[in-house]
Amino acid sequence: MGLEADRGLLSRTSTAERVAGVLRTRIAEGFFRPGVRLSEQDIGTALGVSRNTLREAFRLLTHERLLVHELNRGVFVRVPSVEDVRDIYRVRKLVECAAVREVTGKPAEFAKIASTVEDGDRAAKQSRWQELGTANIRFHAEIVALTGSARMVETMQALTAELRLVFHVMADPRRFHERYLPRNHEILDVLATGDGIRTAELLATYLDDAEAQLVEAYAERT
Amino acid sequence: MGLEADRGLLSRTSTAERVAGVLRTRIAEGFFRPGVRLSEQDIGTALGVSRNTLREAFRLLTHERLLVHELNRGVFVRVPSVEDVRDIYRVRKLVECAAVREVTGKPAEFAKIASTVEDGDRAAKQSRWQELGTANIRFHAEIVALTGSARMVETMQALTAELRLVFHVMADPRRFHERYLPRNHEILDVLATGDGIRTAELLATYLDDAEAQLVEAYAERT
DNA sequence: GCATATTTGTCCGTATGTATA
DNA sequence: CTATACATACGGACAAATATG
Repeated sequence: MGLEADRGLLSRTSTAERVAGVLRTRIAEGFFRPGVRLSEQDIGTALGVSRNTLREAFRLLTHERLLVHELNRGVFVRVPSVEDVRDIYRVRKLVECAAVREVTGKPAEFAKIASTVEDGDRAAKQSRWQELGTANIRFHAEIVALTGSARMVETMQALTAELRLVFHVMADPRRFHERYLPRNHEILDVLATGDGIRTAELLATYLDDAEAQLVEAYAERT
Repeated sequence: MGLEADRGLLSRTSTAERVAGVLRTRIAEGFFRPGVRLSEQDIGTALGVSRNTLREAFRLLTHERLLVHELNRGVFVRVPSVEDVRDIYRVRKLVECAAVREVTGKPAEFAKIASTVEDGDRAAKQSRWQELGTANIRFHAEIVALTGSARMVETMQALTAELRLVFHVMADPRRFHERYLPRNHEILDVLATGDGIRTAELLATYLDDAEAQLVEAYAERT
């Protein structure tokens, strides 16, 4: 449902890819929560696609680590483990810190990041916590974009989608995102001075703190 | 062909995954060269699997960038562009340099890397250039493993598979790999002293040189 | 432990759309 | 422009595995 609209002749993507897109957003926004099974039958009829097509979509999302495929049991929305959280932050720290360390002063890029930080401010002021979360995520995505590598950006996008699963396991976006707002400002300021080394240090402790907070919250939950 | 053997009841992976594995190695070893089209019909009958299953395998490999999927035209073995080569090396430089920079002295890891370098020496002495190439690739994989991140290792593995496509576009493994042997030794030596910064610098110029050589060879070929 | 119902895994036939000779 | 070949997508079928009572 909501697929037929895109069904026009101008659609250049395959149905499987479109189905994957729908499921991806459903998962990202927490409609399909971590751990639930995605029935081929149910979703197939709900979206009006055949089982074969749906399975192709499942494969795509499985490869993105959003679903897990248990043989002869079906696909489930992934439930990231604590070790997954640690691994995700290991990657983030390595990539994001390296990205800012060798930064070459590109004013246009900085302006874009600055506006993202401001978006976060505005969202926080209006108590729109969901929005604050996405602004925060975009902040980090733009840091990755400083590398100038399309592959790096894509890889980290997938990692972020995974991270969203972690957030959904424990919810409460305010508690998690609000405290990082002032630090976003600080990092951006130092970055703008061109001191990559110092920025990298700030980012490292930032990410260490975030990881510790998530790991702790995770331990409580289970 | 070669699939029936694994067809037993004890196989815990799906057929699609096994098919993907077969195709992956076929592509890696250059049996399917960059640019050729992979017919659903032909390969399906050759491997004795249905088109549905084969399409699932294609999706997997497309997501790994080994195949490109042109809508209603079929799948082709990817032909990486020069820009792809640049992007691949941007990622390698960022990740590998970061990996060695913060290295904590783990003797066991160093020993493993050392033996890989020696494997390369031996292969070169015996003029086994293909082997030299894989030893070289493993050398870098082990550097990435120093990060301790499963995701990072997996991501870089996929990147290496892509890089193999680049090699197949222009072949001649000797010319490309031989010259880096002494530098592998040098890097390993400095790494063992614990000087991560200096190792990172060496690796950076190493990778810059390799990239330049590939880009140049690419320009000639087309 | 067993029998049954459900769901997945795999394959096939076919209608439609798209690209190309 | 027509014809051919092929990919796309659907629906149905059956075996195999799993879950449920």
